[in-house]
Amino acid sequence: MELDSKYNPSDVEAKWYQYWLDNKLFSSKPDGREPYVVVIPPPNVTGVLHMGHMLNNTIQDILVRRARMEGKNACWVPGTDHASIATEAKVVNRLASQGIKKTDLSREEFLKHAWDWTNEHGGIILKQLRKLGASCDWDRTAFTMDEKRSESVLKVFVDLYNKGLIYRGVRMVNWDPKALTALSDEEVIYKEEHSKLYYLKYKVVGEDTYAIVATTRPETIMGDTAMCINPNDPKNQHLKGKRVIVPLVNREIPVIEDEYVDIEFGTGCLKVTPAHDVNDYMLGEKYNLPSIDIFNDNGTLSEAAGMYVGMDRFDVRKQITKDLEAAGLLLKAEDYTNKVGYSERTNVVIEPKLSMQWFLKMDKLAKPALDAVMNDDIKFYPSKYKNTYRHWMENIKDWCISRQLWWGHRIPAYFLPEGGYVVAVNADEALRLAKEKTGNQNLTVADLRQDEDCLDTWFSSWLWPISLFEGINNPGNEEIKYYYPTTDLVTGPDIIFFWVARMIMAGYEYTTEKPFKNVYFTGIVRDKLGRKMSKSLGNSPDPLDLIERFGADGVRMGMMLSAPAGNDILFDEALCEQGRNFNNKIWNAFRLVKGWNVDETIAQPEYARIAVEWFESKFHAVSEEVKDLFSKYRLSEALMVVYKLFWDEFSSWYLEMVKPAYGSPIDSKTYNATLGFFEALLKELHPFMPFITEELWQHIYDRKEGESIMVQNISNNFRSNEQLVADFEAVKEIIGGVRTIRLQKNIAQKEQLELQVVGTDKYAAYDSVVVKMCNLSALNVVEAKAEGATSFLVGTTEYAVPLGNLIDVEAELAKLEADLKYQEGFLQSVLKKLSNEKFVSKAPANVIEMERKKQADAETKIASIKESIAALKK
RNA sequence: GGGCGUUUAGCUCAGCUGGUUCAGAGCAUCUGCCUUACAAGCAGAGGGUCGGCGGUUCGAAUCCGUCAACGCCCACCA
Repeated sequence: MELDSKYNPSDVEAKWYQYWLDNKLFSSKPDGREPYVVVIPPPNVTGVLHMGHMLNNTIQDILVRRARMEGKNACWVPGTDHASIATEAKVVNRLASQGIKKTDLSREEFLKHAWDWTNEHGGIILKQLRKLGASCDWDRTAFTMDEKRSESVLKVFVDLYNKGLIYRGVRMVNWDPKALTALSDEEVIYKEEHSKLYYLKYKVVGEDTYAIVATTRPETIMGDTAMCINPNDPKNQHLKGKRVIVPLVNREIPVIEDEYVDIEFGTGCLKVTPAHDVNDYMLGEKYNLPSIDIFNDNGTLSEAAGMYVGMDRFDVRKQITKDLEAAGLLLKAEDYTNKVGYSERTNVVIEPKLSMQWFLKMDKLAKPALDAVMNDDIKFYPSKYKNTYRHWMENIKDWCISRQLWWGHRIPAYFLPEGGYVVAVNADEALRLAKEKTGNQNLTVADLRQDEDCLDTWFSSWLWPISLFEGINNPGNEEIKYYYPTTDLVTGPDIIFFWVARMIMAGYEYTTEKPFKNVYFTGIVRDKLGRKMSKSLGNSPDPLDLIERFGADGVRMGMMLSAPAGNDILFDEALCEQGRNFNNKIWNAFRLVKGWNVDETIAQPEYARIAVEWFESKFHAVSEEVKDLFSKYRLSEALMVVYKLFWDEFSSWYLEMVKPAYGSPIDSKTYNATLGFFEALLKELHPFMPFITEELWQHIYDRKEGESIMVQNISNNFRSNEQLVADFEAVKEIIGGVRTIRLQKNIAQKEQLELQVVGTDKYAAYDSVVVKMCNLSALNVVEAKAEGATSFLVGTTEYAVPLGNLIDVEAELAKLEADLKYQEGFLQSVLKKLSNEKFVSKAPANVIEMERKKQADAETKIASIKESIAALKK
């Protein structure tokens, strides 16, 4: 087989992915093995792959592939989310571009468009995941709005309603004036904003004075129904019991008193607008104030405002400021910084609005979910997110689950002609309940009117780990029993409340068990300057383009090189380059090994025997380390450890040691051992770099059709010789010492050298390796090194290379003097410690022992250096 | 305003219960090399008062206090 000197991923990747699919290697069915289960955080059905997905799914694939190779029954379930509000917004936009308004369509017509859009764009992202190498069990692909998942959602809604946990009521909610729907608290993002604080003059009735109110929202004065002061505020005592006139509006409102008002803020006078502010709403409730809703749903002023009707709220702010000023009712406007809530989806300013919505009571659901995380029954990686989680769970508020949208699960509540409603999974059941409730046996389905609203997207995704295995539709079925609880969840900390916390709650409520054992929180992918990736900055690379340029393995590795759990990753294409280079390194190592001619008749040289035994031990140690790192989810470290094992230990040391001279054959024992190592290395690498490892694994030996590295067991039975591994570090130092001399003296590798060991050759057992690696003519143990030799120390042993007249006495002396100075300084510091009575009396024996050894070593070295100096000076 | 976290080499980060795995890794840099696997490479080298200050200790990157900078989460001050 002729192999190019550069690895070309595109030739390889598509081929093996198809091979894995053809051989059903991703598929999982319950069996006797230990299950390992990951459910994908379902991306938006019409979304496209971005760097965040790339990172998240690379991590999942690494975990899944590793588990599979550890002999577990690995099952990674893919799917997509209907993303109610996001998708509906996209459909609305698309219709708008065709000149169609949503309001012109019936619900059914709109949903048809939405489904068309979904079918057209849906699942593109899952196709893209295949390019990454994701080993999902595609036969299990689910959708939050498919039949089974929908059925689960409705059942759960009905159940929670029957348990009294779901209620309907008028509350102050976060209203999105663009999407025209209520949102949950979590969907509101508060951003700091530079705005103005306006000081408005409210005339006191019957007096010629004004009360001054400071507000950021002058456009809401039409909704004012009171002014509030703090009863303990000395400067506003004169306002008690008075009435004031709302500027421009000329409506009288009472002055009320409540300690809620901050005396220090502004003038201590607060305007109360119960319909448009959460706090004002509470005051309104408390003091029975009327509530005037001055806004339409889209954020324009309503008839109730009486002024500026039909104008947008922000235009009104500008206009009313001018009008107030013109009327002399605006005292001043100060610069002011405050936090303003924005819709997570549409990025418009949220309007607090009173409206009829459905809510889920959370406090009871939260209890077991909180405990599970706090006592590590569910583990968070990194654990710092436990704090965040606890804080939220302890202060949890009821969840507003209804949305004034069409794309989603329609709320299964049916209103009765004579008022009231029933909640049921379907219309027939609703009718039965309705008859029961009203006693009216003449009712028909047509008499029932289903609630127009649909459910928050997260009301389906919070069931995901259960509903994927039909644990709600068909509790106790074989799959849910086998696969649940799932093992690892990999997601971003930004959806810890939206999703993670709620899944845990649903888990305990619907299976009495946790939904997963471990949660791995990824960081945010940023650019190398630390900025968030965004379309407007243009700093977000297209993952598929990266894959094209560096190969999927290269990009996966690039992502993982700097992605410790929970830390943001600063993505730099240079990392992908490093990944690609590593692919090439593996590729070329393979070319070398496969290019060797094997001669069965020759014996294994001593150096090769040592090299094989050493690498076996080294591999053993590293594979243990990798196992440990995986158990701690320290994946980037695990990758780095394997990377170094391959590049430094295997390629730079092992292969160089066993490599036969050019044109010479290799003995079969070494050759076979090398192939074995190669295979073992590929297995360690496979979870990180699935494609190249499959390609090479297939070529190491002749494989049968259907075989794959994917399903090999990663464990090895390499023996470990720890002494050998330790000794070898010294051997490397000796070799390094000789290399340095060659470099400094400009001696070519071809030119043979003599190496002298002064005194005893502690590492005599490895002489054959040193001779081969250093291209020595001889390795002699001597009493004193030759004249004209340059030397170096490994431990306390001196190694010398005779150089004859090549030696530069001056330079050699300078080097030795510097060494001497360093060693003497070091000795001083050790002696100082040892002469410190407190140290000797208080430090543990082993520490003192170590210091004494340091002292002895330093003294030996100093003596040896002094000898060399004396010899040189002669 | 409350809470959490970070600060170690030019960059990205390891450093668990204080002491030879204590000052580390990868990348980048510099110096030699087109040495018959790989220049997407090989061999070598340099580089840090471990954010500042104070404390505990025989001994501190590591523990405590404090200050500073940055980041994230939560919160109804209009």
